Amino acid sequence: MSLPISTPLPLLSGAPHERRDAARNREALLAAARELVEREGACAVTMEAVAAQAGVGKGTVFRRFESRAGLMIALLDHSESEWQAQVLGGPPPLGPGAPALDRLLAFGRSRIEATLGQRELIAAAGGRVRTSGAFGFVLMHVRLLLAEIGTEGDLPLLASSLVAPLDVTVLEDQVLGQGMSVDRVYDAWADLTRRVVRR
Amino acid sequence: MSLPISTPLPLLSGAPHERRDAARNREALLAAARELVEREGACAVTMEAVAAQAGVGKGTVFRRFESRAGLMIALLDHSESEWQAQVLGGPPPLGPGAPALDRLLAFGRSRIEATLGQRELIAAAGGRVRTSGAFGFVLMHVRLLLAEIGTEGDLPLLASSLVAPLDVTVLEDQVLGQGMSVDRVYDAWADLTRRVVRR
DNA sequence: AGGCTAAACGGACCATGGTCCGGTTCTATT
DNA sequence: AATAGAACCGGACCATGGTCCGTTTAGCCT
Repeated sequence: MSLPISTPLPLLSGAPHERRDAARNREALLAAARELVEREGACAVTMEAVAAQAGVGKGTVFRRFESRAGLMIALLDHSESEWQAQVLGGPPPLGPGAPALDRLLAFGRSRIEATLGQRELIAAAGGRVRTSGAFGFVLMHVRLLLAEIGTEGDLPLLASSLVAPLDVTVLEDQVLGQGMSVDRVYDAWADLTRRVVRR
Repeated sequence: MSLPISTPLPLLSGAPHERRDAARNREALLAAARELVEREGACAVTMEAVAAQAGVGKGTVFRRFESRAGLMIALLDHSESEWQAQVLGGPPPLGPGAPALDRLLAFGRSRIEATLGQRELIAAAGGRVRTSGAFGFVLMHVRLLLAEIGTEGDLPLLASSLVAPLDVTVLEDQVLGQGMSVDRVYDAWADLTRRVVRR
């Protein structure tokens, strides 16, 4: 029952010990998927195609990413991290340093654009986005900004209500389906937000 | 170029001439699906199972309902119509006769409950609900109420923003996932709504 | 009634997400 | 270096949504 002192603590490393070949395959698969997505669009990203392109078996894809939705989320991870970095440490008004309301409005604009920009992947990820860390971050961010503004009420749910209209399905319907302009959608969201935070 | 005077106008009959066997099969399929859904839950409603239960070929199910989502929407049609009737002609405050704000709040409560009550079917219908007539009705109703209240702004989008947080995926996550009570979710929505309409 | 045509039918067939398990390979331990 | 066993791999296999097309049938017209 002795603790081997040489074992490095997991610290914050995401994967709690992934074998080297496994890690290599993960990278190969991500690269393959990225290539497929840019060459033929997200809907061409079939699990078998990714496996073939990466030169591994289909089972491996599933072991690494659990499901198609999981793979999509992994693909989104990069851009999502970048976006989070902008929010957390980028220039105002999206990043810190601006008044909270300005940050909130900038957040909305940025989210609309980011979501529409990646709509294929996000849609392909389906409902699973909700359980992804990225989504939690968004919710938390809005909630904190609302608190900073001094908004009263059930902040978690209020935040959720502000985020809900930014869902891919909603935006796709409005912009692609109904032909509304992004500006108009954003203006309406900003209006909504101002009404919500107005004291 | 003579108009045959004996041809009855289509009037408002939904199906523009469905053959009798086709109509019979549609009913049989709906009945089969309903039985399956109540006996084993919505996820047991597989297209082949429905076909078998109704005693027809699989192709028929697809010809009648286009897709699994279409079948689900057809299954929802009944309860949806009933709900619309309540809104259009039922007792206040959900139905006409109450102040518009009261009607709006009653709408929210009712929608939350209806949605959660049918969550399995709605979820199984997927994004297709958005294009169903029922969804359009909801949007229109909220929009009209907002107008009646005298709310200013981009009413179509404001309505959409109020409806978005009532989406199945959102409600499921909050109530089932996070364990929030329906009352709490409703209170937050009512709060949101009051802020939006507040002049 | 008989015949003609558009519509409906059925079920084989395909594509794809997801599961499983026997065999292989990495890595820690001695 | 040898060893043990956990982790990983591949690809056959399954389930199910969706398509297709040769065959059947309802409904109309003469």
